[in-house]
Amino acid sequence: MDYFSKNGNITVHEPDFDLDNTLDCGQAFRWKKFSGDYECTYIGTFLNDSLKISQVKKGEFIFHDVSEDDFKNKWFEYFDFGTDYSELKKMFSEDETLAKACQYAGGIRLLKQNPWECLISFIISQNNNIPRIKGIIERLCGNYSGRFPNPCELAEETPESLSYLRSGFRARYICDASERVESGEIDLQETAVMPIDEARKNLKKIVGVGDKVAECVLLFGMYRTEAFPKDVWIKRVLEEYYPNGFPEFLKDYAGIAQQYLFHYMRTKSE
DNA sequence: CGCCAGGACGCCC
DNA sequence: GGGCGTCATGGC
Repeated sequence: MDYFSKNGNITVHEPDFDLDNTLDCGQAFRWKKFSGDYECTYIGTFLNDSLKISQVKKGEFIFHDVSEDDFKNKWFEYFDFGTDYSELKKMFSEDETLAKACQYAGGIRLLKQNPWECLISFIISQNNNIPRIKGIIERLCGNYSGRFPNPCELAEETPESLSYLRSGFRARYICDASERVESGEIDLQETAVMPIDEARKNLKKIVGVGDKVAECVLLFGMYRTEAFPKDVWIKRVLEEYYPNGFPEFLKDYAGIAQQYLFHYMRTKSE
């Protein structure tokens, strides 16, 4: 990966990166796609900074109106540019099915997102589809001038006051999570670095957080690459291609491998 | 219209 | 411990 700053923008060259693959593969729900002068452009927000990013062509990107400091201190981490995905994919490709998934969607990167936002987002995700998840989160953030509400703000809400989200039975789960985080009963920063089984147990104290949501929070919000969420798509892959279990040699990065498989299975026939 | 979705929970055995 | 009905909502 290399980059340079010019006219207030950052230009990035990174062959193992694709905006559609990374920003529309079900790990983040607040990136919006625009068409325009480039192959594609996305606008999104991480913490309090919004970003407009364009894919000029395969492997070349423009981070609009971003200083070199902001790029180094923030977006470099967020997009996990410190990790060599060609090495990861080389390892994944020793497995036949994963080799196909990497071939199909080799531009996926695991985003280093915010644990709190991931917790609420993946609570909303349960038994839900991606377009509707995006809609609920958009209505939520729309109620806070476009930013994601913090635990203090959400802890004041009730399932009834959240009815504008139209999140159904998940509203009370959002409230339970908010109360436990706001009260300090669950410290997400501490949870992020716990031994993983302890972290799982801790997250699952929240009503509405089971195995799947806990794994998603660990993987997408805490960069625990060994976490392995099993949704309906992954369960199909496991049944069909891994009847003897998922390869042991991948376990430290099973979550990232899982993301390639998820995107592959979900979109290959479209 | 019916089936499904990045599931969890309560109840049953 | 595993199996099953239920829970809102709306995309397709």
